[in-house]
Amino acid sequence: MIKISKMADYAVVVLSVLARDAAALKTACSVSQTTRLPEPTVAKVLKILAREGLIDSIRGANGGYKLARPAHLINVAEVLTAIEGPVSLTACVDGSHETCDFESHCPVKGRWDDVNMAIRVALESITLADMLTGRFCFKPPIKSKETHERL
Amino acid sequence: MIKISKMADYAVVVLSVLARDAAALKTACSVSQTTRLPEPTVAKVLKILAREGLIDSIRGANGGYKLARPAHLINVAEVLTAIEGPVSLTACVDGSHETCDFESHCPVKGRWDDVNMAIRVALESITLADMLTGRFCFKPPIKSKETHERL
DNA sequence: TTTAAATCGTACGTTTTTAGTCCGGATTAA
DNA sequence: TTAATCCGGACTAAAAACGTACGATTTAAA
Repeated sequence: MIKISKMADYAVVVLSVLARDAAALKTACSVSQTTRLPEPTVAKVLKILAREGLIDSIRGANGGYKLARPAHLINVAEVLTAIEGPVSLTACVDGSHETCDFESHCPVKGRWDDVNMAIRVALESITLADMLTGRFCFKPPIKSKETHERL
Repeated sequence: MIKISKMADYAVVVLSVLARDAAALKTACSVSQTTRLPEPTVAKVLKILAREGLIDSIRGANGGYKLARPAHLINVAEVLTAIEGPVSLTACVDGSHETCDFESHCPVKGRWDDVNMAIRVALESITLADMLTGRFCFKPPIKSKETHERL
């Protein structure tokens, strides 16, 4: 359940490559070679990340990309948001302007907001630097303790 | 980012209807009428939930469905898992048997496990009863405090 | 000034996933 | 026996994701 798109996956990989030397400019071509991902795809991801402000782009010959901020100041939620748009599990989420045809009879109207919040907080707590070092150790929130099944 | 499928959305709605009277048997038809969702779709969702053990089904005339457990013992993670399969944000996640073509050059290999765990814990902490009452109030885990952007 | 190396924006075609429907079979109460 | 239900799977259509391509723009260097 709850898969992210390949593009978002690629984005994290690409950012990780840039994070290895935060000062260096890297071209789409070189990132493609490092990651073995197809160059047009890498280029597309880099363009989006630049537009969204996660990386800086320098145009022209000897141009390239670099992180806009240190890796520990970029969190996973931002990366996913940049690629896939803002968090919203369902159309009914508060702030979304999509209308739900069944809203007037929906018994859980508005409740997804809490679920979204939970996921958002979880994703915000993990930085790009965490992804690189593997130092991240999740501290579970206080939970109801009543349910654990398989999964 | 991170959308759930409409089916999963419907599942929560359908379960919520069943939760209003945990003892009563309700047919696919009646749930359809209550929710105003198309009957074939509701039937499909109910079948899946029954197969996955979240609800009990009684066949034959006067049959129907009811919750297998009280609403406060069913969490959102279970519902999503029932409909969409186990949590795995990417193909590279530990335990997944999907192979990643780029694994040998992937700088974040295995790191998604932590992200998955974070989301899973968040979803497990929210029960069906929480969705109904709106009493759920998320307690954010200890976070790095360094990053909050828009979103 | 010219050339080449890059990014930028967008659009296109294919593939994959999701959504929704339908139908024949099995089960059970009346 | 009949009618009301669930069961399982197959099928079609619609939507989203994926990957690629192309022309335009920018800039360093020859």
